[in-house]
Amino acid sequence: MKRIRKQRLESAGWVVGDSAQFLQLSVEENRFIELKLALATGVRELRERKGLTQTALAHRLGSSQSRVAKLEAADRSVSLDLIMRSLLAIGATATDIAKWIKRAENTRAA
Amino acid sequence: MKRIRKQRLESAGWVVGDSAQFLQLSVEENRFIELKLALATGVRELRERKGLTQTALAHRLGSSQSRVAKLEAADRSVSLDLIMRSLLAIGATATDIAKWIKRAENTRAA
DNA sequence: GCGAAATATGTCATATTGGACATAGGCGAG
DNA sequence: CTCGCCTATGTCCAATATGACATATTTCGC
Repeated sequence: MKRIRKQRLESAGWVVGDSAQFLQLSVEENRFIELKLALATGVRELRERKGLTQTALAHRLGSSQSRVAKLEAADRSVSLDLIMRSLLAIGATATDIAKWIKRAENTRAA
Repeated sequence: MKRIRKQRLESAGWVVGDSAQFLQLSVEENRFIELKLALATGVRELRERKGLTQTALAHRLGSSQSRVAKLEAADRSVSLDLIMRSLLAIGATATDIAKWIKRAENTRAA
C-alpha cells in the first residue's frame, strides 16, 4: 500500500528528499567523474599494452593526438562517448569495460 | 562525428591501402550503438521498476521529459554521458551497468 | 647534453548535444 | 466520449564537445 503511494508521490512531483537534492546531485556527479576517470585510465592501459601511440589511436578514431591526450587525462572537455569509442577501437571487451566500471565503484570512498 | 569521419576517410589517403580500417570503424560504431541502446534500455527498465515517470527522472537530472523520452529511445541526439548520468541518478550500481554492457555484447549479431 | 619521438596544454571554429517548449499520440478511469 | 496523466516527436538556440593546429613539456636512446 505505502509503496504504491510513495511511488505515486515521487512520480507526481519532486524528489522526496527535497533539500538534499543539491548534495545528492554532487554525489552522483562524483560517481560519474570517477567512472569517467576509471575508463579513461582503461584507455591508457590498454593502448600502452597494445603498443599504440596516442597519434596512432587518434588516427583510428579519426581524431587527433591532442584529443587523445586530453581523453586519457579525463579532461573536462572529453565526453564519455569518446572514451567508450576509444575503448572499443582498441579492442576492449565488455568484460574489460565492466572491470573498469567496478574499479570505479571501489575507488570511491574518498 | 561519424559523417565527418567518413568524409575525411574517403577523401584523403588516410585509409592506407585497404578498406579494412573503414569496415572496422563501422563495426566499432555498431558495437557502440548497441552499447548505447542497451544502456538506454537499462534506464527505462530501472526507471519503471522504481515507479518513476519520465518527468520525475527529468527533474532529478535537471533535464526535461522530452529529453528523457529521447534518451530511452536511444535517439542520436543523446550522448552516452547523459545515459550514464541517468543510470546513476536512478541508483544503478556498477553491477547493474556491467550487466547491461554484457547484454549489449551478447546482442551483437552476425 | 642532443635530438627525436611521445605526450601535454591552450586556443579556435564548427559540429553536436543540451534544455525548453509546443504539441501530438496513447491509455485507463470515470 | 472526455479528462488527466504519461510518453513521443519536432524545433528552437544556448551550451558543450570536437578536430585541428600551435606549442610546450617529458622521455629516452645516444
